Amino acid sequence: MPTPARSVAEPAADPAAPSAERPSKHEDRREQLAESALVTLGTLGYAKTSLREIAQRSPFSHGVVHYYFSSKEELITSCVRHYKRTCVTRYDEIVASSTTAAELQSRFAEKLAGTIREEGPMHQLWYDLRNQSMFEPALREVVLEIDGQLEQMIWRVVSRYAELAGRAPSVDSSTCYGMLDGLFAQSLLAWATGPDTEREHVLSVLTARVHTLMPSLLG
Amino acid sequence: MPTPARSVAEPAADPAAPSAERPSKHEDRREQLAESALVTLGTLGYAKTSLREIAQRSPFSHGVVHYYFSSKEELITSCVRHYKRTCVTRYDEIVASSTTAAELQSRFAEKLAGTIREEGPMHQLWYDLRNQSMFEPALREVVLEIDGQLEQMIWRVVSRYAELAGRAPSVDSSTCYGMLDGLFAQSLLAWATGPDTEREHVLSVLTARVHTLMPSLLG
DNA sequence: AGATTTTCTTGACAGTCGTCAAGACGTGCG
DNA sequence: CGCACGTCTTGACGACTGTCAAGAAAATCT
Repeated sequence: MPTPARSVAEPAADPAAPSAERPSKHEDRREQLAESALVTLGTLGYAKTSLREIAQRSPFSHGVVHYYFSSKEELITSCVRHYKRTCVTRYDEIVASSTTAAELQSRFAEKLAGTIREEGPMHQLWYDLRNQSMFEPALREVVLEIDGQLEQMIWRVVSRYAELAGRAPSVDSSTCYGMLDGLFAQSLLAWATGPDTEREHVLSVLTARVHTLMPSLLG
Repeated sequence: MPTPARSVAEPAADPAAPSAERPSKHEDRREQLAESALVTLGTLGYAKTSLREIAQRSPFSHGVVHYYFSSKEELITSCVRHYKRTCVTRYDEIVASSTTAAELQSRFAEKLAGTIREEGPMHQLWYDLRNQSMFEPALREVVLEIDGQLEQMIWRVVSRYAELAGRAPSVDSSTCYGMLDGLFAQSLLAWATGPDTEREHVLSVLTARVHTLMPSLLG
């Protein structure tokens, strides 16, 4: 019998590598397809992304998707987890190596803007999926999980910022995340829908706003 | 010749009412369909809403849509403008009739939560469409227009709030909107995806957060 | 009343979607 | 080599989409 798509994603019994050699071919291909899917989703949006489009932007044909994934739903959630792995620690290096509150604030604000510049479509996808989860229960679990991790990521920044400033945060983790995320999403929208000539300006405005907001997060 | 769908929406030359009688039948039906479309869109989301679904939740059959609207795109943008008309002045009565800063703050925070409770799906739709505008240029114009009006609506609240407090706002209009919108969207997400038993709690948390945020908007 | 126009339904079209089955290609084992 | 297995392509299916045309039904006018 052939080896149909696997359900979850653990390196357990892999049909291609009985000797547990390396990142088994299977897992490799899965990630390759997930990568291709991420790019397509980020460009076209969740609503207009078909499996054929995803495959067309990969070295494979449309049928192969169902060889590695049991359904579109599994591919999408696999993608999102793949994306998560690379993104929820984005500011940890800054948190770890900054030595003053001012430095942390500066580098954080700068990186926040930079991540829009360099990974805009990926963030568009994230907000798209987060919204879709309000209509599609299948997405809720993975979305809420990542949302929680993003909140923790922001909280690591803010609490370290407070520590370096010798003060205590004046608002809780969730509120911090809500406000910063609001400003971020607002800038992303302007960045994505505005003219190219305005893009850098939008980012510098975001940086400035983060600079004015952060001090007010301390008690 | 039959009278095919009209393009924009002005009470100009209406084929059904040559004598300019009342909200011409044409306009009535258009609004009726727009209303049905809004409900469907709010329930199913933009991605999964078809013209047949919209018609099925109205007293008409699917073919009638193209009699009143030239395309799906025109129906959608018509809907959104219809929605806008009823929503961008939502807090104006509170702004006009509150006599102290504390009263304005309380009533605003309460209404903010109440509008999720009473029109949750409609807000879900708004965030959905706003996100789609990042992928679909056809939505950008109407989305940016409404977004600007929402910002102004919030600014009317905040600047009146400052005035009543005898102080000046410490942040600009756009930043206010970004932060409050972030908190609002966060609560909406929790409200929409969480269990029914948590809904009221989510709303009271939002109210509390608005109460802590607003004073910090004053200089 | 009949004639005419407006309104609405029905059914079809070309296209796309997720899914799956049948088989071709390639590689490594016995 | 031949055979078996993992991999991938091709082509098809039923369902669904936006769009439109033809005509039935209803309203209006003369």
